[in-house]
Amino acid sequence: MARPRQFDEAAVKSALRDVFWEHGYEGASYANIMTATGLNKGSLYASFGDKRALYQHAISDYALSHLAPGVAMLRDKSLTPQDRINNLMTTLVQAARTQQGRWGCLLCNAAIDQSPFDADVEKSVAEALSTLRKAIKLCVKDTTAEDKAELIWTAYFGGHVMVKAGFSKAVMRTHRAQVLSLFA
Amino acid sequence: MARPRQFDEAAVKSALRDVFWEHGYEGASYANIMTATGLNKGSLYASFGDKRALYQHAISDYALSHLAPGVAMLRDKSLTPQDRINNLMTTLVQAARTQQGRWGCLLCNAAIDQSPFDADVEKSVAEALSTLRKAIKLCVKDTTAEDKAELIWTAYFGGHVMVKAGFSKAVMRTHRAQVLSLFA
DNA sequence: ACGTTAATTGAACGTGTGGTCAAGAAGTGC
DNA sequence: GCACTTCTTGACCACACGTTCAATTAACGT
Repeated sequence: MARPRQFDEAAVKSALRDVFWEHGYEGASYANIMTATGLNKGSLYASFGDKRALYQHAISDYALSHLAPGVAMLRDKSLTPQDRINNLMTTLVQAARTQQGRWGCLLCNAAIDQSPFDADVEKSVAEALSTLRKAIKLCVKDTTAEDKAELIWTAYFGGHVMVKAGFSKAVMRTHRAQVLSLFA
Repeated sequence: MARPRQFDEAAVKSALRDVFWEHGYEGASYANIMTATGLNKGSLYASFGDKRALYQHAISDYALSHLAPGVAMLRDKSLTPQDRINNLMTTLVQAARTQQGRWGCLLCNAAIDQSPFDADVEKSVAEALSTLRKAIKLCVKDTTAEDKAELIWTAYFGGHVMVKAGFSKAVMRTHRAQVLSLFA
């Protein structure tokens, strides 16, 4: 070992995640990426690989930093299933019409602008989406919404589309209420 | 009036719609656009304006060619409300794992990759999405799903996300069944 | 038939893109 | 202190991008 890295790998990865999250794959230029990470191209290539590889890192980081906590919450037995789904849908209400909220969900964004064109992205995204699907399924098990897991699943991501489209918190509140009414 | 246009405007617009639908705004290059329309840059600029204008034309054409028929179907009183929603969700089943199906829904794609960056796109997309929302609302009026219009709305677009992500027809059939179970 | 007017062409432009590389900087181990 | 190894820097590359425009082509009105 000789000269050690001068950057915090975790910090760089989360910066990568944020740039791609905000701008999308094609929308994020190396100018953006360099500013966000504080590294220049050479270091990025040496440490992580090409742009597609950076994007993959962004997706994995998102899975750890944002998806995993959500999944854990959905499995939190100290909350009722209804409360857990309420929490999930509340994130949409909170996201509506806010700056970062309109970044949407990186998985959803990646599914739409890269899944059909990049097999690796397609695989990572499909796995992550499946993880959430299973978590919801487990959450609603033995409730009145037991047979509506996939519906809640798509409603959540459809909600993200609406947030991106710019719909209001009021709309997302209505949406949340309707999802929760499945437990009635 | 002197030399008339040598192309069919409607055909060019639907070609435009298809290119952007398949590749997204940034993913569609002028090379793609020229091949698809059969026109070269000069004519495109003279007839329609810059790339953003082309994209707007694509969105309007989609609204006419794809959204409007869907909305009409949702208002078709010769079908039961349940059958109409069934038709809507069946389009997702049919789209799954097919080439064009994975283009997804242009409105959904536009919402995700352009709405936050282009106010004109944001407006057109939001209007189109609102139109579908209203159509669904009207459709389910006086049924047991009366208070679940927004849920069906987001479930539909969330379904498109899943189709883009590459999920199977079987998954989309399950999803459809769950949506239809709202009428039980 | 001819002049006018508009549509079409394709080459050219500047810019920004993702990607590369040789030189320099900065630690490590002896 | 010195040699070695790794990381970092920033200039550089070829190319593709969206856009423009002068020249050419072709239909219309008279």
